[in-house]
Amino acid sequence: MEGGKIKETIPGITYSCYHNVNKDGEQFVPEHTLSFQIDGSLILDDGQREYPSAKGSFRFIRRNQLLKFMKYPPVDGQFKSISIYLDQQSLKDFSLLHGIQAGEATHNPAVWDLGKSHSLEIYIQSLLAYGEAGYLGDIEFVKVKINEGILLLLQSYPGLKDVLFDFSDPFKIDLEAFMMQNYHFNVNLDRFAYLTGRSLATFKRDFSKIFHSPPRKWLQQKRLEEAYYLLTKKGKSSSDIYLDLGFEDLTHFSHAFKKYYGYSPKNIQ
DNA sequence: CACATCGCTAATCGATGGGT
DNA sequence: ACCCATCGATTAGCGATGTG
Repeated sequence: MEGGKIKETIPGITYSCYHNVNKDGEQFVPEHTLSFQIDGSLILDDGQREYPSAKGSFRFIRRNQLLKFMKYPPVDGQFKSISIYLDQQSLKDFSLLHGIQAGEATHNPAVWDLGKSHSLEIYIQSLLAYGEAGYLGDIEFVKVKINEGILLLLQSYPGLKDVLFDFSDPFKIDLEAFMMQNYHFNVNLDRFAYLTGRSLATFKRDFSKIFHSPPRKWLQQKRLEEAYYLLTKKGKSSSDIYLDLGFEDLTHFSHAFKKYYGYSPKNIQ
């Protein structure tokens, strides 16, 4: 990777399974991901809109973006999903081997709802079977299955080639718009810099120019102001919102809030 | 029980100066 | 115009403790 800032993830296939609790959080999506919902549902949120998924559906999730997710197990059951990470190296190898290249870059959605696909269903069945037999711990084996996944995806959804084989790093995008959309994500400045197509130094310089405030300070103010709004106008409680606003720790949230407003979140009139 | 507060440390930040 | 290294300052995050 040219930028070199973000660690490459190793090729992988992940099987998720949760008991009765609803689980939510947020994450940076480093690699294109093919995901199949075995049971329960998963709602993704890119900050602009929500992408719900239902049992038995396939989705393709674009790399290099920030997503919040909410996992809902079915009634009396478990949340189950399987995700295949289509890492850049595998895609590059595939591209060379088959001589396929991306067409012109277009603006693509964050999440593609792929619906049903017979061939992919067979693929998933084989993955689950191999998984149970313990084959998915073998990296060479996983690589083969990732290639198989790419092949099947392209057969069913040829349009995906423009996304899959676009190996470019993020280009210099509108910093103001990006920050307004993503300020509530709890990621470090390196990540913000990379996603807006800048080095950390340039990111900070551009940031100060636009917002007249250092990034960290602006982010915290923005989140606290949003918190204030949610607490006063929406009647939410601290514990409802602190995670959504990018705070990882409730005690720290309280502390920061009091420092900024002079009184703790609970004592709002 | 839910939330607030305190005290601490490691991680991260912001600013600066120098280099290509 | 952009990037890197450095350093002092600030912040995040955690457990312990307080409070109603």
